[in-house]
Amino acid sequence: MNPEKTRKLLSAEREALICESLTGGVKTIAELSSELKVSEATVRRDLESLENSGAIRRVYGGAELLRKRNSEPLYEEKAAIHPQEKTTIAEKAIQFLKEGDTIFLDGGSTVLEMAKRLPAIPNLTIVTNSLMAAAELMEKKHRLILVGGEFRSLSRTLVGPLTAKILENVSISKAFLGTIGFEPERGISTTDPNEAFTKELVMKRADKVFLLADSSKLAVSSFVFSGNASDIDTLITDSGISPAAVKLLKSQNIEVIFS
Amino acid sequence: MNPEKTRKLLSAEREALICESLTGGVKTIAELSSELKVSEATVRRDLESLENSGAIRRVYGGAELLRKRNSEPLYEEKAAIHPQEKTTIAEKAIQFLKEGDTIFLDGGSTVLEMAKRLPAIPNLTIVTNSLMAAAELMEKKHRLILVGGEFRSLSRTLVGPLTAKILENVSISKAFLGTIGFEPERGISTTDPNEAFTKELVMKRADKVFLLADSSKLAVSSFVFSGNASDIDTLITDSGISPAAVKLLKSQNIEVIFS
DNA sequence: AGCGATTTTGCAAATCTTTGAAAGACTTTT
DNA sequence: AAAAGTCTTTCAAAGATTTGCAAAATCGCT
Repeated sequence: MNPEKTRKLLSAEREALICESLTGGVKTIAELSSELKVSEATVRRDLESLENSGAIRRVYGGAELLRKRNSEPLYEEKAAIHPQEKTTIAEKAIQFLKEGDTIFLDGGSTVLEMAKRLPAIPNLTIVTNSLMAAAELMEKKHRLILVGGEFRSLSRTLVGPLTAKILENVSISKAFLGTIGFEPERGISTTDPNEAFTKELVMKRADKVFLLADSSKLAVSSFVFSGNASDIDTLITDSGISPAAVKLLKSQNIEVIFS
Repeated sequence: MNPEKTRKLLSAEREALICESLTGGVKTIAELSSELKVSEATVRRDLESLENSGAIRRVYGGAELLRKRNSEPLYEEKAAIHPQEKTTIAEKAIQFLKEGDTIFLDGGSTVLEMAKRLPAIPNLTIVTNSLMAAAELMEKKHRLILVGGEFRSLSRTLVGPLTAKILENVSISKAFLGTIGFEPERGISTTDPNEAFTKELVMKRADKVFLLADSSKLAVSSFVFSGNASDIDTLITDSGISPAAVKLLKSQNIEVIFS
């Protein structure tokens, strides 16, 4: 895997190699010990350290990588996935904005495209939990409110129960949400429970909920669901969505708009 | 890697070379020592200096690069006015941090320096209203909570009554505040009433309040005052402050620490 | 330039960490 | 319930770090 024959490895290096080696699945202590050419005692100590830094989980006889279930790509990678669809969806969504609206902008790269293109609509108040969107909007002259909360680095959003403290005190006319997965039957789903909590709260508080999701998100589902499909008023998507799905959505009173 | 055969390197040059050399991953002290042709003791001292300027992390036996110079910064930084004083004040302030603390970081360039240098103290929770600080801390692995509220673009902080919603729900052991002006008689003052509101609230909620202010801030006063001087427990400043001011502060039970 | 003061550097002794091995406690399997 | 394997604890040795000190380099001042 990695020669590094020359010198002894530092514990930091060993830990990195262990994580790398664990991507192939579970490994026993004996396997790791012979891969790294250190004693089993040392492997155990490394695993203990990795475990309480949250990277892995120890199982009897070995260890497994933790953050692997339905793993969410890193922030930079995500933006690159369907850039064309994301842009056209964002442009379509902007057409729904009206003077005097108080809108909520969620995290995710599709909604971020929206923030980047936000035109100079008079008297617009923007509420967001996305630090990326906030960075885009900073220089513009709209009124900008961030909901507080716990920072989640993977999505660069503020999530969790603390977000309720502010969301409960503002009134939102239109919310624009992104998602990891969306099933017409069960609604939107995410990897993180705190993120799901905040999305659900926003859906409850907003007069009108727009979901921005390119067709690759359809029929994908992740770990935690937020509310259910009927909490969404309008889905803005691209033409890759199946006619059957459209029919199912319309039967639930969800408007489908194509970019 | 780099010849530079002619003369001895200055420590600043060595430190730059160390960082460059570390981009390839972890390095041992012995490797760095032979690369730079200096003794291991010197390498250790350089690493110590680099570590508490926040650039690298020392691991037993060597060091690794901490913040890989990744994508362009989320927020552009304004040039600081007294960078040297601010840095040393920030470094002094960091020494007050303990394992398990929940700290508040205010806006302003001095406190921002603190955020940049924040070491890997276990179990540290950071609450902040500064988007600049949040951007710095994003990549690190501390628990990070943003108070929500209205965004004030001049200071890039979240301010106003909405900040109370979250501040009232967290308990802060140590708060580190910046300010525009500070008078020993009347306390800290700012240009914006919303900003003043938030500072005042933080001072009420924190167990211990540290004010980080270089001596140019002393005896300057701005528009709105937050609380009064006695709300501050400790002032961290530079040696430019007058002995009379120190005496006045001590008479109000405010500890004065020099960077 | 010259001289003293300050800082930086390298070395070595003392201290602290990490490592591997072995004994005993605990889990899983038969 | 016994056997086999795995985990935790303990200890000594090897290696790394810190600290104190003296030599060298640098700086500041006349």
